[in-house]
Amino acid sequence: MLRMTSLFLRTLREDPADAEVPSHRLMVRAGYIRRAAPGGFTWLPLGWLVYRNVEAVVRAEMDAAGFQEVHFPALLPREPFEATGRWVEYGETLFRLQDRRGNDYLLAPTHEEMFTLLVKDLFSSYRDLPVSLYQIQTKYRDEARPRAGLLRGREFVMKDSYSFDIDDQGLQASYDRHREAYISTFTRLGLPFVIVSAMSGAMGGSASEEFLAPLDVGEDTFVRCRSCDYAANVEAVTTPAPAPASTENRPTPQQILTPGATSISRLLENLNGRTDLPDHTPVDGWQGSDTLKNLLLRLDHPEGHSELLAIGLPGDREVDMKRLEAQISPAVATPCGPEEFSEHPQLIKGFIGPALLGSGSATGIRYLVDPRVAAGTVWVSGADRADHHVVGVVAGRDFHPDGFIEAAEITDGDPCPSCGEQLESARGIEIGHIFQLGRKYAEALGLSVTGPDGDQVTVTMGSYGIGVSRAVAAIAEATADDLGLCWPREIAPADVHIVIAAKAGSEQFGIAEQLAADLEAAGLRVLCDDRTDVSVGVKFKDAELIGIPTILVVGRGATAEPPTVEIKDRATSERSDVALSEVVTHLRAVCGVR
RNA sequence: CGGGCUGUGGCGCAGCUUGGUUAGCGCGCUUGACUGGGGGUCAAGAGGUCGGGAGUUCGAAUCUCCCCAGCCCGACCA
Repeated sequence: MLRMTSLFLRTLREDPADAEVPSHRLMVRAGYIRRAAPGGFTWLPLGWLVYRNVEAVVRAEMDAAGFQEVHFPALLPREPFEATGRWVEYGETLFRLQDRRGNDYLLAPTHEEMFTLLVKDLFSSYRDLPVSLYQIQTKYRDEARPRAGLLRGREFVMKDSYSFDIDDQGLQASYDRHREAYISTFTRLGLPFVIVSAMSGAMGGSASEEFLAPLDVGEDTFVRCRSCDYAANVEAVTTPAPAPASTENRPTPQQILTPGATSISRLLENLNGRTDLPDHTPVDGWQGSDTLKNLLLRLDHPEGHSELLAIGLPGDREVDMKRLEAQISPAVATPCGPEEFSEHPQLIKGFIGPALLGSGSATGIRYLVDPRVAAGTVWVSGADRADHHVVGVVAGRDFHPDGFIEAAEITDGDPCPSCGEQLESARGIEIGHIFQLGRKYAEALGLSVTGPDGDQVTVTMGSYGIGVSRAVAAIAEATADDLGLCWPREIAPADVHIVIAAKAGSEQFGIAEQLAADLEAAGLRVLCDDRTDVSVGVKFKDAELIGIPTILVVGRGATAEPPTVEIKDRATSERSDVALSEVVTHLRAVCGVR
C-alpha cells in the first residue's frame, strides 16, 4: 500500500517555469518526474510505477506475439557502426566517447548493427529463420534541442524489435505481425493512435508506417482523408496526377513581355491585365495553378559530391523542404545562389523556363516536376529571357522532365490520393514506427544463411520501435484534463486513491485503514492519503492532480448509520455513495479483478 | 546551428529603466494554536554565492563585456 505520509512525493501548487506542454508540467507538478539533466529525467516513485506498467504492457504484447527479449549494452564500440557507415552518417546526434586507451565508443541511438551481428553470430541456416528479437533499452541521442519533457529527451527508453527473414514474403509476414502487436499494445495502453504511411528513406524504398498519437503538441504533421481511411505523414503524401493527355492540337506557345514579374503574384497581375492572348486565357482568368515555377537547387551528397537539380511545380505551391528532403535523402538540398547561376548563364533567375531543363536539354540539369505537371498539361512559365514568359507550353511537347517529385506543400483540402475527397492535416506524436529495412544491414555486416539449395542467402530485416518513455508522456498528454493527470487504469500507479475527509484522530482514519487493507487483499492497488496535517481541500486537489482512476472518500458518511463512503471517478467526476459493507465488491467490479 | 525571451531562498515571481541602509512578496518548510468536505486562519521562525567571470564606480541584483544554463520559434530529428 502506498501511504501519503511515507511516499517520496512532493506535489507542486504552481507550474514549473521550464515546462510548457501539459504532460511535462503535470508530471512534474504531480511528483512523477524531475529534470536531472538537459533532456534527462529522474523517475520518482509514482512515475516509476507508471513507467513500469507501460513497459509491462509492451513486454507482454511482444511476448504474446512470439518475439523474444534480449538485452544489449547501451555503451557500444565504434566498429559495428563504422561498418555500416553510421559512425559518420549519424553526425552530431551520436553521443561519442572514448575509454582510457583512447578507443572510440558510442551510446547507442538504436541497435540495428548489434542485432544483426548477434544473429550472424549464432544462426547460419535458413531453418533458423524467421526470428524476431526485441529489447527494452535506454537510448541516447544528442538532440540539438531536447524539449517537451519526456516527449523529446536525449536519454529515453525504446522498445526496439528486429525481424530476420529469408525472403520478402517472410519479411512482409513479420512486418504484419509487428503491426498487429503494435495495434494491440497501443489499444491496451489506452492511447489513441492513427497509423500513417511514412517515408522509408531513399535507400530502402520499402514499406514503412508510423503510429501517431493525434495530439497538437506532437511534432509530426500528418494528413488524413475526411471520407476514407487514408492517412499519411505529410512527407509521404502522394499527389494525384492527372492522366497523361495528348499533346496534339494545342495552341503554339507564345512569348510575352512581363517586366519585373519575378514572382508568381506579379506574373498573374500582368497576365490578368492583358487581352492579347485569346487562344490561351482561361475562362475564369489566370490562377497561380496555371503557372509553372522552376527552382534550382544544389544537392550535396554525404559522400561529398554535389549536383544541380531543378524542380518544377505549380506556381500556387511553395516547396515543402521536409517533403523535398525526404525524397532526396540522404542528400541535402540548398537553393542555388549566384555562383551556380553563373555556371549556367542561359538560366535567368526569376525567368527559368522548363525548355532548358532536363537531362536532354541544353543545360543537362536533372529536372523533376510535381505530379500535376503531367504530360499534356499546359503552363505559363519563364522564357529564359529577362522580363519574358511563355504561355501555352505543353509538358511532353515543349519540355521533357526526367521524372516526378513530391516536393510541393500539402494544404488542407487537397485531394486524397486514395478516394479524391479532401485531406485535412493534423499533428501527432510519433509513438511507434515499423519498417522493412530490407538487406541494408545484413549486407553491410555480412549476415547471410545457407538456403535450402545450399547457396548463401542474404537475410532481410525489419525494424520496429516503440518509444516507451515517450508513450508515458503521450498517455498523460492524451488523458489529462484541467484538474491534473488522469491515467487509464492499466497503467495508473494505483487503482484507488483513498481520501480521508475527517479531522485528525477521528474514527474515519481507522475505517480507511481497514478498508485499504481489505481492498489490497482483494487484489486492488491502493494509495491512501493518511495525512493528518493538511486540509481536506489539499487532499482532494492532490488526488485530482495525481490522477489515480478511482477516488474513494471516507468522510462523514463513514460514521453514519448505515455507514457509506463516496466513490468518485477521476475521469468523469461521477460520484456515488456506496455502503461501506459493499465497497470492496463494488470496487472489484469497477476496477476489474486483476 | 540561427532568432527571441529568461536566470534573484526548495518552487513561482517582484526589484533592474533612473546604481545608494538590513534584497522583497506568494507558495512550500519548521514550531505553536485554531480549523476540519475543496490548496483554511493566526502567530513566531529558518532558509540567499541575486547563473559565473571580468570591468565601470566611493558603492553593482541594477550599468558594460565575455561565458554558462534554461525556455520558446526555426533548422535538425533510423
